[in-house]
Amino acid sequence: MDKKKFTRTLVTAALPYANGPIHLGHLAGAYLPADIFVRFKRLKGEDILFICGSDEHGVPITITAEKEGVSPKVIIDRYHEMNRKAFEDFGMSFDNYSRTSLPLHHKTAQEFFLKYYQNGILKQKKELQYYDEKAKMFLPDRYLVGTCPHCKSEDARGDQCENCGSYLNPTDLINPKSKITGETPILKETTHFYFPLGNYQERLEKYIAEKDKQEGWKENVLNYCQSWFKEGLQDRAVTRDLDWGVKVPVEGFENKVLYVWFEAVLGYISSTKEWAEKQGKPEEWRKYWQSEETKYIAFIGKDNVVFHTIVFPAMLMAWNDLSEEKYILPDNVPANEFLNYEGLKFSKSRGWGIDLKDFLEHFPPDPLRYYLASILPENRDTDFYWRDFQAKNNNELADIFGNFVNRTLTFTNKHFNSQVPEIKKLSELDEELIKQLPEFKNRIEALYEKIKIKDALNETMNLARLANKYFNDSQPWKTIKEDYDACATTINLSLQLIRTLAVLLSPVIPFTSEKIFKLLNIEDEDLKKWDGCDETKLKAGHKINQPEIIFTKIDDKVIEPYLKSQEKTEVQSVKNQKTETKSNVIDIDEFKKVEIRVAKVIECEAVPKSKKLLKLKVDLGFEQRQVIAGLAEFYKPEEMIGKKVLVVSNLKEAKLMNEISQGMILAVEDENNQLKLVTVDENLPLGSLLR
RNA sequence: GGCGAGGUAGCUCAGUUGGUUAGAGCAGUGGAAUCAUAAUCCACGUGUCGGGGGUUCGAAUCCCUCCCUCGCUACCA
Repeated sequence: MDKKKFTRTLVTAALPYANGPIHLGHLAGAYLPADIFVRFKRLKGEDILFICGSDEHGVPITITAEKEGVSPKVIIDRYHEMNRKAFEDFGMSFDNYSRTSLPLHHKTAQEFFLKYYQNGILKQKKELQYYDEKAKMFLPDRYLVGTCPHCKSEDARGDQCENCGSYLNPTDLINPKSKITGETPILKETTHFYFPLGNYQERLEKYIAEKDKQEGWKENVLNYCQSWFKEGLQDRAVTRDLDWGVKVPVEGFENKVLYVWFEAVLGYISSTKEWAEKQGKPEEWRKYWQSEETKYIAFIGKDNVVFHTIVFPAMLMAWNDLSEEKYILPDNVPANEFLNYEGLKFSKSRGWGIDLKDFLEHFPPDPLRYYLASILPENRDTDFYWRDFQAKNNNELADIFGNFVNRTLTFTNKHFNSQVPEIKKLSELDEELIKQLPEFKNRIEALYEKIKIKDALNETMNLARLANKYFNDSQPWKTIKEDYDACATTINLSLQLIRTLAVLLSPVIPFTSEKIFKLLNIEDEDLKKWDGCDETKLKAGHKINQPEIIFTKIDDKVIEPYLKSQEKTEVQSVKNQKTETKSNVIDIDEFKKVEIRVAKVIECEAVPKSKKLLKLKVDLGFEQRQVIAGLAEFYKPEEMIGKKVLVVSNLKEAKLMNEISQGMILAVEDENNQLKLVTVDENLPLGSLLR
């Protein structure tokens, strides 16, 4: 295996977007597993660099700024600092936490862009885009408001209607207005650069297959990639008409910036450069990005897979084709699924979930780290439950691990004058325990190496359980009266076990491990390292400190406010609605909402390029409407003309294949899945309402 | 509608190159013990492995089909 050639590791964690606070879902997706992995590697004394930073460009930030009437800088400064601090309090051990608004990052991103531009990699395409003549700027989708063609809601955005949830193109909007000036924008031609992702598809597929073979990629990640490849990679625009961002360094394009997806991933590189500068060795970053001896692991959540397995590698390939300085590509992208909150998705707009910052105001970081690590969505979506958090903290951290530490230290304090007693003889039980330590260490190590963090933690806790069993079975409270030497051995080994557990658990609960080292009066850094943590290194006679409780239990009263606040949230009511609609029974009022009328088809043609759709004009007596119906497989257009049909006349308007549909024609499906029109008595007048 | 993932114990989740009586933690029941944060240790599971069908000596695992959840996507209206 060529695995052995790696002499150092580069780890990046997805750059959090500086438009809001970090919440627990983010932690479980990318940051905590990355941090645990990195801490483990550092404990082993390996050369590893851990890079992150804030992603500070893009339209959502400018929108937030507009809303608050401040500059985007105010927004990014706020959230960059808030998240940096929250990460620090949570124990994230980044070597560098940078931000993409730094000049260094702008320079790096422009360098990449220019390399592509000057070598003819990028395509230019002209397109029409809304332009605000008063503000003298092109309007991003989100800066457009207008009437939704589907639900007639008047404040739909250019990209999506929040009222009905449908995705829109800016040109779909009826009566579009600029969000900035309120003026009606005009369509104006603009030119954008595109990155030809499709040109790299074959190499990307090969690259992923190869890395998977070497590193064993996660199945979910491979599946996401497969589905992108299957659809075929498309050109992606790399520029936007915006003010806020990295300027396009080309004459005539001064008013455009690089699209965030293009420059944000490069933030990993610029953050590494910043780190190198801080070290006083400005070229040191190359050791991590441009050396075949470096293994690169990118921790992300599943929403980021395409950028890290396809877009970013393609960009680096393109660069490497043109330069002597060649970048390494991600060797592994261990993306997690999502963490939900009490059974539902985290949702900022609905106020569902809890921010890291708020959490840490009420609880210390280690119980959260422990709990999240034990429920990481490594294979599928998982849930954060307050009850479960409380249970794991109380039953596992406090009762199993905390109590073992406490009972041992207290015993040592009481019977051995706070000194590590001497081992004079070993019982079978003692020997068995000593034998098991390296076995546990090796199993846990192997799991961490495979980034199976949940399993590693579980195995570590098994050792804590074993520790309690050993203590129980040895009965030192009895032997202290009957067999002093046996008791001394039990306590000696129990103290050794505490050190072993403190080391093994330190990637997950670093603050507590440090506290335990203090209780054990361990200052020698060698005794805090991974290697040798399975050996009995505490010397007889070593003085330890007074015992302290290392984990406090969480009382019901502390949890209750969180449980109660859920009941009131909007999301909960959405869930209730959902379950209600599941039942098929509706009451008469609901039915009365539906207006069904008799109509006559007066025109009908097939919708071009469509298999199923017919475009009809129907006469409702009082008005004529266009309806799009999925009947093309069952009726020819000419058959339809003149037929009297039933039409739902108060249905939300919808757009299908760019055609407006203002109603629904009723049809039934027969036993062969064929649709048949519902026919009506010829004598009924047009517009008659079904009762 | 299409594609992908998931549906395993009361709860949270492991487990598929097909192989004895399907696992862990938590919760629950009973017991032991009393050094310790009323902590610990031991014992205890009739689970239709989402439903149905098939392949096989043998299926949680492979195939078909249906139902439900989630994600992406689309020409439901």
